[in-house]
Amino acid sequence: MITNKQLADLIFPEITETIDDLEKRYPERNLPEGAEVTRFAPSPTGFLHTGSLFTSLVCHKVASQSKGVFYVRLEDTDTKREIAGSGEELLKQMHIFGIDPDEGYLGDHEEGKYGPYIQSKRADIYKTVIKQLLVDGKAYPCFCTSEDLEELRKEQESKKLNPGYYGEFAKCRNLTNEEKYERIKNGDKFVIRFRSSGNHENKITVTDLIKGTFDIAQNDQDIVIYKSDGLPTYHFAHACDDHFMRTTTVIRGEEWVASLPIHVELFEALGWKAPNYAHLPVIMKVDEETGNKRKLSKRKDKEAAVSFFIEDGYLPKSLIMYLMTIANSNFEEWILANKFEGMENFEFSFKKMNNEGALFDMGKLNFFARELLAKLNKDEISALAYEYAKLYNPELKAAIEYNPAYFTAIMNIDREKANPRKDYEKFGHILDFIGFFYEERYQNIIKEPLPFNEKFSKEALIEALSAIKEKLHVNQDEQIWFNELKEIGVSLGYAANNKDYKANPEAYKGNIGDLAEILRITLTGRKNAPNLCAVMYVLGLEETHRRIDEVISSLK
RNA sequence: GGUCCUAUGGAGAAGUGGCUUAACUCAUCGCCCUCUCAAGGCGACAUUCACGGGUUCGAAUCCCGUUGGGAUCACCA
Repeated sequence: MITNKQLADLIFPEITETIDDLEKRYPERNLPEGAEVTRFAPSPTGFLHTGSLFTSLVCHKVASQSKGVFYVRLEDTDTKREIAGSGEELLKQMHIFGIDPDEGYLGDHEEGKYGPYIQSKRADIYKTVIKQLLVDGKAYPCFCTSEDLEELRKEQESKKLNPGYYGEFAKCRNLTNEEKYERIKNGDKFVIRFRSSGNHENKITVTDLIKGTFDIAQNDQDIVIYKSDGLPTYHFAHACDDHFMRTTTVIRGEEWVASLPIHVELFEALGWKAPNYAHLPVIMKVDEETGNKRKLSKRKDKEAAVSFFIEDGYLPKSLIMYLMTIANSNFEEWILANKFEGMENFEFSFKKMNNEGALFDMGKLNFFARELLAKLNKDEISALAYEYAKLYNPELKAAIEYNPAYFTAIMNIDREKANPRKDYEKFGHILDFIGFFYEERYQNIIKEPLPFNEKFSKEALIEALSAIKEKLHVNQDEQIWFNELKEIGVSLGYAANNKDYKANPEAYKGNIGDLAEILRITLTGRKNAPNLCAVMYVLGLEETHRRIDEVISSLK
């Protein structure tokens, strides 16, 4: 007669520690009342997803505002999907967004007393727990092949039964210990399943910090907890790790709600207190083909990868602020009232989180991005633009390096004042706005027909530009500069202001606005450009004259 | 299909039975200001809360049903 113990020893001969030993090695944390221990547990299967950044943001916030601990655990038990180096990349990207763990897997090393924080290094911990489950008869080896399972599924489908490995369908449940022992000795491949005592007809009541309290069917599936490759499945690793790492609140994506009954049963069977749960809504997007909402997809949506925002030159904080508006409905009013500052003082609450997934709103992100960029002074924005350019934008890098002071002067147009301009939302598009300041871009611009108002003849344009070249000076004082322009306009027959012009349009060639537009188009190639007086000041008189000459000769 | 969640304007949302002829923010549009573009100021934008019933003196708010949307049903996490 083979006992459970003998079977367990056969499967895990190398495991000599007990669960009690683990409890001692990972004692309850000594933290102040109310401190939350949260964790972000990504799989190293690719770069950071915007939804993951959202999750990690909430984890970080909940821990930090309660003076608790936020740690990262690498869930690398799916060896097939693993991408080398992506774990480290994940942490680097989190860091860019200001989300740094207090403990755990930190990319290049681990920190903390509750490690290892990489699941593949925790195999012995899982085995220790599973060995006990085996001894207790709460788990058993299963020899079914994927073909067996496939057949079972088909059978259940044809009978319109719930699919899965449970109850009478759990064939290996009833194998005798002798049979199991023999087959394992034989070297037969096996997994270990949890022996569920649940009944699908019965409901359990669960509480989620966001969704509230609701009923859900008990788990009755004998889920796999130990794969044939020797690593645990997510469900089991979650129970073990969050118990021994002493997590107080598990914050994860909504896709886990459905497996909550499994986790509840696992914690119960192990005799452990389950953590609190908060299941975050998924960030969505309307699918262009179907017109339906769907989860942001890394393959289809550029905004699903956090790297997109970095490479496009968004200020990381703007994405974080946007994500916070999704996280808490009262955040937006709060941050507006605080003039976009001190966001770490905002008090996050699960109650203020909507439990339906929001559509990712690029327009709103851009709003935050513009506001944040407008708040920077000329040196800050120039330095940040340069940092960005060095990494992702060679053309911008060349432009800045060509003359850093010139670039800063450009950045300073309409900036350090009460109501600064808000044209820029990201560094990636900055040259689209100010490229005309640079010779190469300017030459490309004036190759195209310039958008002069058709009511002016070539002769009128040349007359106006010649007069401006002759009489208009560069001046930092906008009032003086504009008065000069007005005088020139009046002497040429333009109305000095819009009211005069509107009252009697026949009496004038145009109004002063028209004259300004002629100059603006000449210098920038566009009808809309930053403050003209400032543009001229930054360009300098010599360059202004050169551009006027160039346009005049092209008109001829 | 089973199970769970969910439904307020273009988007995010406030709202927890009378204070709502539904806050606030983004977007959009209009006007003012103005050398342009912005910024700023002012204003418009859901007679109605998916639909249908019910409870109530009274419902966006409570109940039931219908419909729509989302999540999930692996030796993936």
